[in-house]
Amino acid sequence: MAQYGRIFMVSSRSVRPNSLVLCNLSAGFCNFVDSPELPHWFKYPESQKNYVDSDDFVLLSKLEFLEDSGTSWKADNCRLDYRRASHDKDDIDVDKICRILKLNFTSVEAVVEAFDGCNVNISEDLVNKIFKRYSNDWISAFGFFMWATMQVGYKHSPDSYDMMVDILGKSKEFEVMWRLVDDMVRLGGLVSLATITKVMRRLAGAGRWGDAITTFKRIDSFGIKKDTVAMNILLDTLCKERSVKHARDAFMEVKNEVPPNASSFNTLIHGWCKAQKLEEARRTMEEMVEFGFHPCVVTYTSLIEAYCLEKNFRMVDKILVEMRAHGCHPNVVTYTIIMHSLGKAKEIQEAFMVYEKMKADGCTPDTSFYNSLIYILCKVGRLRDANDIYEEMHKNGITPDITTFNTLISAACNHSQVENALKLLFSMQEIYCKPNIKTYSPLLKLCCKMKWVKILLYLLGHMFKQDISLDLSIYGLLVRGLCRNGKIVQSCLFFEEMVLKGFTPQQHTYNILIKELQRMNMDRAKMKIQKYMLQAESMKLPSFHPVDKHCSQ
DNA sequence: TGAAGTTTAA
Repeated sequence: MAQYGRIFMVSSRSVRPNSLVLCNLSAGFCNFVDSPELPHWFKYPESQKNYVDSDDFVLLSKLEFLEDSGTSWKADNCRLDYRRASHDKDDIDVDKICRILKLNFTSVEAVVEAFDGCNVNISEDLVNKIFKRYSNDWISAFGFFMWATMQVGYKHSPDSYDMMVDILGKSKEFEVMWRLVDDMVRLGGLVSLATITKVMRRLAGAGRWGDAITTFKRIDSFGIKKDTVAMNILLDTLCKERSVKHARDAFMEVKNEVPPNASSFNTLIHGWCKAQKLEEARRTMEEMVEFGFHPCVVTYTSLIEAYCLEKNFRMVDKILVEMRAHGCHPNVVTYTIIMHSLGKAKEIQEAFMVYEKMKADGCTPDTSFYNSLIYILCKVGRLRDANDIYEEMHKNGITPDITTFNTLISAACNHSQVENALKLLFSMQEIYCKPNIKTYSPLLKLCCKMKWVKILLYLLGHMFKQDISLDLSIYGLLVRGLCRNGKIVQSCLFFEEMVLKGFTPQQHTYNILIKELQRMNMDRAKMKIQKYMLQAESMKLPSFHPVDKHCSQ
């Protein structure tokens, strides 16, 4: 069973001590209320009633944050226990490694040293798990990588190498990244187009478009062929990383050496369309024709998207006519774009007409189309209709995906329909659809609003088990929410954790916490929080990049 | 993510 398959245990199963159980909501288990903090449908199993009024499952018993406890406040023995260690055999080594890495090393060498004599069974799976968990912490990831490299009998797989390259690129540690790539070249057989793709993507993502282009130009030196596929990746990367102009320049420079194909042009046209430069898009289309390629659905759909962005639906219709004249038919992607932007422009009736027209055209909706439809219905408050569409998907054999669930869960939470939201979370589990941070964040928000602290911490525990890390806004929400709900200690602990993770708490969040600590006369705790805030602000120096746009899950 | 579409706030 997948790891997240254990998230919610139903009451018929055996339950570990301290586990909460979310009941089968529709089955009417709602006959007792455990605590005023809990909604009526959320209950503990009979066998767990002892735990009902204790917060043991929330925090370790020693709460050293409390005033006058006389002990030092060490992160390690006063941590949030929602991240209870896993009991799976497979995860024991992961836990062991994480325990070492928790010490927040400041150099790669220190990490390598800390692992000296560490007895774990290294496997590719283990390495990749650690990389996933530490993808925002290059020192930990690279230190562990180096240590594993030195272990006799173990060799990293090409995939692990690529992941490491990507982590270094994401952290903008380009010198270290290049040294690793050079090693890979020297060792032989490790650099692939996938490696170079990651390198170019991370360079372009950091605004080093020229370096990305140079990498492509000397791609032979890595043992990779300089062909159309590689060129298209470069063009796409430059366009997606906000520089269609660099993409055009690079194209001009290499098009005589590397023969372009229709995709090369479509990539550039899409780049211009996203940048709202329609004249340039048209010009590229002409060039495409000169090269002997016909514009296709992809080409026209890009144009349509650009006009949709301008809400110029008359031009959208004109393009539809134009494309049909060229024997080119709109497909589900084209219809999704049109319907979605009509919906966003609050033209719901028109949006529905697109749906009808699409069906009349014999074009079948897919998951993304349904997701879009569900989204625009939720946006105007038509949750019932959205749910009907969800049912329709099932009937038509179209499987919902994470976006479907996230959209519906978020809408349910916005309308305080928590039961529905949690039912959807159960359904995800049933079809092995792994939730992400966006799945949980509306639920966490609602828990804060409704003062359901226990469910809140329970959900956090499950997020942690699935390696879903919290972001700045969730940390802020938790610090404020727990503070307002009388859980000042937990609030402080989350504040500490967010600073240690490299986030700078919002001033607003900080003020709320300090005010509450003052009100409670918790002077020592207040001083600690002030110290953490200073630490966070001092880390905001230019060279420090806690999280960039690629860091989200 | 990777030639086009879907989640994102008061």
